[in-house]
Amino acid sequence: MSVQERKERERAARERLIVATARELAENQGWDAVTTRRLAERIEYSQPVLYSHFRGKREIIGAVALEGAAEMAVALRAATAAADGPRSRVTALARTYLDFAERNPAVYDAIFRLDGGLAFAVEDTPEPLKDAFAALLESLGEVAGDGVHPALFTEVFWASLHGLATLTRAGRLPAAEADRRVELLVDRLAVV
Amino acid sequence: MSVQERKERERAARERLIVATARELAENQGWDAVTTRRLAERIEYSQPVLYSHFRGKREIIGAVALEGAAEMAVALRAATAAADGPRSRVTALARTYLDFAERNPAVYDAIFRLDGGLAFAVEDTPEPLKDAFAALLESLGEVAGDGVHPALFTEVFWASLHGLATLTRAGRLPAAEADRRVELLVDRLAVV
DNA sequence: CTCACTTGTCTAGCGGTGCTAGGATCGGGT
DNA sequence: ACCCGATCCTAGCACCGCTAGACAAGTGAG
Repeated sequence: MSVQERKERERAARERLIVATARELAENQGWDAVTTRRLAERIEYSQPVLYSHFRGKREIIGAVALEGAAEMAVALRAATAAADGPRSRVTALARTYLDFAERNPAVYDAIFRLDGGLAFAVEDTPEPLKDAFAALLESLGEVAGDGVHPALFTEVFWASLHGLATLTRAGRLPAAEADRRVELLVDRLAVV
Repeated sequence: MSVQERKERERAARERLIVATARELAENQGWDAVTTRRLAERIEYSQPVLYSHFRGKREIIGAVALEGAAEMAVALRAATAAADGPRSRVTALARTYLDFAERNPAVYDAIFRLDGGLAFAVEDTPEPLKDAFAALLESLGEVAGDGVHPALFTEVFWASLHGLATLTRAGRLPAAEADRRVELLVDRLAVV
């Protein structure tokens, strides 16, 4: 059965190549530039090959989203682990979140803005997404304040960060005062 | 010159028809369904007519955005004018904002999510957009707290509302606890 | 009242999109 | 050595935003 195993390995490698190429293309030229034709050309296969791995473009976005969510969770945990005390953990968390969104705009969009066909906030939400939320919850839960449900607080804080991230990048907010906005947000929302 | 005036009137009416039709179509079937072909068919003219009014689809989105921003400003001012005291004004503002986003998702997207070719947060930002921000500023400025620039506070509060609005509608946040999130946000951010 | 001309509109088409049917080709098992 | 199934590609569908160029209708001059 070694032949079949080799084929499966090669197939898995090609699938990773598709996701990585889609991500790179999206990051360099935006998701609009990620067309099935261009993607197929980059991986040096024909279009229909993409459809033997994914149902369609939306699922490719979803795959990039899952990969990105896992990375984001790692980044958030690394940042908070390096900080002392609840307050500085929250600040580090917020900065890291916004930094991730700014450095990986296409991946961020795949996770939080585009339709990747993923389920959110329900039973069968994919693990990486649940875990990214868990990473937020770990640090934010400890500054929710008395009588406030940690998950609810996390949702509000997360939504605020998301708003800052998207409005800033869309040019709706001037980039200049970004740091002062984060400071204000943490000051007011977190109970330390 | 009465003939020319009549033509200009008719032309202006047709332009309003285009914008209204685009908005209706977007609200009913989403912006993806707003194609130049479908739009042209609805207004009972051929495609090129659209391009004699707007440079392209993006400008049509922009026109819907401006119309929507003006309506939003009216709604926000009406809600805050009917409330007594800074605290209840802010609550009314937040609820009205989120309500507007939920009831007019396509218009909200045109204003804050899609690219309508509009300039934001700069000198030549169109008046309706500046005015919508001004409407936010009027009520939020009075709860910014000492030493905090009202505009900066408004930006942060607005971003939070935007995050709640978009994440909720994208299914990233469960719709169930929406009111409690608003309550928490106002409680923490506003200084009364 | 006729005629040239401007103005407005439409038909047809370009290059692109996501996606798929059906034929060719290649490699493994017998 | 051959058959057969898995794998891949060519070609094409219907749609997209946008535009060139033909055509008709209404205008003002003679």
